[in-house]
Amino acid sequence: MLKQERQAFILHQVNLHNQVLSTSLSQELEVSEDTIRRDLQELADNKRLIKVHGGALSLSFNEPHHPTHVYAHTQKKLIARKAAPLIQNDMFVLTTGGTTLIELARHLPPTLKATFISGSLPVVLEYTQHPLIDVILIGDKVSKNSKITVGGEAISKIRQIKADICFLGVNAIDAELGITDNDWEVVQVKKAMIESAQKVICLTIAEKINSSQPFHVCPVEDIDTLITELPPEDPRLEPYHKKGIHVI
Amino acid sequence: MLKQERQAFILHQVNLHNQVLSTSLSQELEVSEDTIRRDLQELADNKRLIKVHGGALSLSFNEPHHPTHVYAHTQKKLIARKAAPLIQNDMFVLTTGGTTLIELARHLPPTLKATFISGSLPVVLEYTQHPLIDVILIGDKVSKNSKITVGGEAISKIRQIKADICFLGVNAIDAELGITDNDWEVVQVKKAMIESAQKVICLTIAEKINSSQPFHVCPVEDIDTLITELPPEDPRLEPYHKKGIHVI
DNA sequence: TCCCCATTTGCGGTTTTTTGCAGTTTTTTA
DNA sequence: TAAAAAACTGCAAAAAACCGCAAATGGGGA
Repeated sequence: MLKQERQAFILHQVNLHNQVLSTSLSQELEVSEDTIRRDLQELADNKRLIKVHGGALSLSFNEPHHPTHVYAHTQKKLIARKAAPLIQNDMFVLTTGGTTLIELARHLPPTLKATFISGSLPVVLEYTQHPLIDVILIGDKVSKNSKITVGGEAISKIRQIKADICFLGVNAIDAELGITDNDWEVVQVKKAMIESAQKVICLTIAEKINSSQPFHVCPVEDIDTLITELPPEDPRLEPYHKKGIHVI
Repeated sequence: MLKQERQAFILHQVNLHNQVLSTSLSQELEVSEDTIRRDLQELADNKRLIKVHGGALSLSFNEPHHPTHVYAHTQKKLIARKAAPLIQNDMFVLTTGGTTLIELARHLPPTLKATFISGSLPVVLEYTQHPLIDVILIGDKVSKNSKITVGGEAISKIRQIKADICFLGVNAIDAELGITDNDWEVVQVKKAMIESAQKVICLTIAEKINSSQPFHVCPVEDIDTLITELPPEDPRLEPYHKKGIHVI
């Protein structure tokens, strides 16, 4: 791994989380803490971050508006942290759009080498920051509010793919009604993705559990794993355990 | 294997992944690391990539805040203002990537109703802000350097289109050598776009006039209109007038 | 086809950079 | 105030870069 690549990752992390720990960076990047310290020193010399005991802070650390924004996204960060280890080297991964999926892109270890396929512009843009990941963009008409490609072309392209895993960001899930959505065209794309993947991982914040939307995507039995910010033993997740879904 | 071929491959890799390692290039291309180093040195001398210890980085590796960027902005706004009136209602418009094309998206009247087709993520994202414009995204592998889709899939999709007009952002133009570019894959996409459009409009800042890059896109005769920030009577534009190109 | 010559490439030896480790010092925290 | 964690220092091994030179390659021209 190149030194610049490592430092770019550190900078990305510190700008994203407002702070980083030397210890965790050392583990994620698979280098010694000494190397991390030297990187932080160098970045601090170039005024890209502020080095402190135990790690570093972003330059905008003292600005008031950031921390609250970070707090609002902690749920999605938690989900991303749980989801990241499911992806292994050389996998082909399908992903839908949504802020949770963007968060997942940010939480992947920089050493991961895989191919990601998506129709979501913000998600794909995030993956272009990652050094080792190949990105395939599904083309078609762009849905303006979700910034995702939809339509027959997109669906037929997805059908041609045989992916190892599919990460599904959902708007509503209910143990009986299944996964539902409010955009008919997006639903068609999600259906195709589910069929093209060997395993389906569903990502959602707890707020959306036991809610429903007009258009049906799939029954909950079609998903293999459900990831939320809740601990797996939370009573709200009980129905999904019962259905044999792997809840983490 | 020829040196140019090898360097083209290296350039392709660095544009696609934002970085390359000397060791892996040496293995992939089956030449010594010394040869790779010499190639990288040569490419770095020609400002095609940034050479670092252990490999090389793409030019856009750390380019979020560029100093000359602000100045170029006003020129690009001027170009966008000239280009916008060429688009009429219900047209099908092909566009390449680049900051000039993003600027064009921002300068379109909100009452314009048209269909835009592009493989550039930033450009497409900009068009999603527009209320009446339909956007078609060309899918394929994403080049990390330019954030544009490249490859056979993208080209064959473009060939299926018959557009009214094509806006071509160019890196280098010369009255004799024609339009040239530094990314082989991007060149293939641009060629396809030119062939699929009835009219070709070339957008470029004056700085790029009478410069050239290694890969040939098309002769200047293939373009219908040339738009720069200069007044049409500027002497630098004289050769293009002579060739019968509409210069504005 | 063969030969010549400029260019390109690989290799051995040396220098530089990077990185991890051991020992020591400093900072934090309970 | 003492134990623990982190930082600093110097050093040595490994990796990469550099340098010079000889071999190989390849593209005209006879």
